[in-house]
Amino acid sequence: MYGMAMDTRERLVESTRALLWERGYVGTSPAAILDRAQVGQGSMYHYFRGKSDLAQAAMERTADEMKRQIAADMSAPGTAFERIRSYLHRERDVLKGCPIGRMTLDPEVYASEPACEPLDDTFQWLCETLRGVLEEGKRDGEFVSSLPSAPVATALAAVVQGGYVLARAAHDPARFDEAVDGALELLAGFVRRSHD
Amino acid sequence: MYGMAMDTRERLVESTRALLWERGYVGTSPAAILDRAQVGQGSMYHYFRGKSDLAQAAMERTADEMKRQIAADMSAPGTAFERIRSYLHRERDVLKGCPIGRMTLDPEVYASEPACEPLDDTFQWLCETLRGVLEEGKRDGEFVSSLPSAPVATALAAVVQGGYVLARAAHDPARFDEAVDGALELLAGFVRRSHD
DNA sequence: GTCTATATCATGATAGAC
DNA sequence: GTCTATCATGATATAGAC
Repeated sequence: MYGMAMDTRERLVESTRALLWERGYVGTSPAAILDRAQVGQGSMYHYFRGKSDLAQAAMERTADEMKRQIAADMSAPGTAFERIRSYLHRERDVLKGCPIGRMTLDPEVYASEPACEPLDDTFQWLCETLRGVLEEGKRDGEFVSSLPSAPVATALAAVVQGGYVLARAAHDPARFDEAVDGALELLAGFVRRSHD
Repeated sequence: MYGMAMDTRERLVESTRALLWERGYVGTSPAAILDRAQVGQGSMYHYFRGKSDLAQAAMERTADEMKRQIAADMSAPGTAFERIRSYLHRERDVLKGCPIGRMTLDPEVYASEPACEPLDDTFQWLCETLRGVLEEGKRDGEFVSSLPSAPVATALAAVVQGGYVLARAAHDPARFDEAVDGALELLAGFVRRSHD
């Protein structure tokens, strides 16, 4: 499989993923997709019903890939706190923003039930995963038992999404890191002084 | 002034503000602006040089209004923690998202130096304001002195922006409230047990 | 399967009448 | 100042050749 040249359909999906990330749905034209994929117009309408159908396939793949990435970050060895830090501080192309999060702001995506499904699913899954790690930490005596894992998990997911926004406003990835550091400092307040 | 009918220029700016909020810059056409403002095409090009010039005026006004709103939230009576909660839990049209934050994701806005200026300015100002309130709380003995106010201020600003994203993904404003509650619970860990 | 017309409509801006 | 043509361009989809 590896090293195999991408076939036409594949190039269309990858081209669309890149453009949706950069420009969103309303900002991406079929012509730009075809140009980037080096594919003629006919091919797109052969494999897909149109722009929205192609975008759906692209978003579903992006959602799947993001879940894989998060799972990898969070299943690294180490304490619960370290695993969460590992996710929050993973190397990112911060100024490009989140390929999933940015789609939620697109008016046409927001209005489409099937288009929102992978986005909602990804964030539900992320929050649930973070909550699981926090719960593990509580069970292992790493975090104090009063840590409210569900809202804190949601807050952590929000800090990542909001960190992208602050960084883009300033054209400075350091704003993302600062937000994440602030969240980790707050979370560190719930780490037990001494494990038994 | 009050009760005065909006003049043409004013209607154009307000119409643009509403549409930028709903659809972003690339998703908003001059025709839609004119239609909503009930204004003819000629008027727009009389008062403004074009779409981008009008959008600039609209974003600057939105930024100004947001800063006024935040200042009002955060200068309410009460402890530092209460003032921060008052900002975070202010009544919002959560599913519409943040009119400033959403613009940062727009590719054309992001690429334009003057367009980004009011966005960057607003978030800088917000983080600085939050940091000031946290510092006050430390000075008054409300927060423990180890609270790192700058990164925590950035994290709080990020939670708000990210809360909008999570809420829109789920079409459920409760996700915003959950994120904000998580952040407040974390912050509460830094409130001194007993003030002197 | 992939390509090149082609059709239709929207976009963003201009010109010129009133 | 405001309006209604008008224009060049691009967006989205279809048709039909190869």
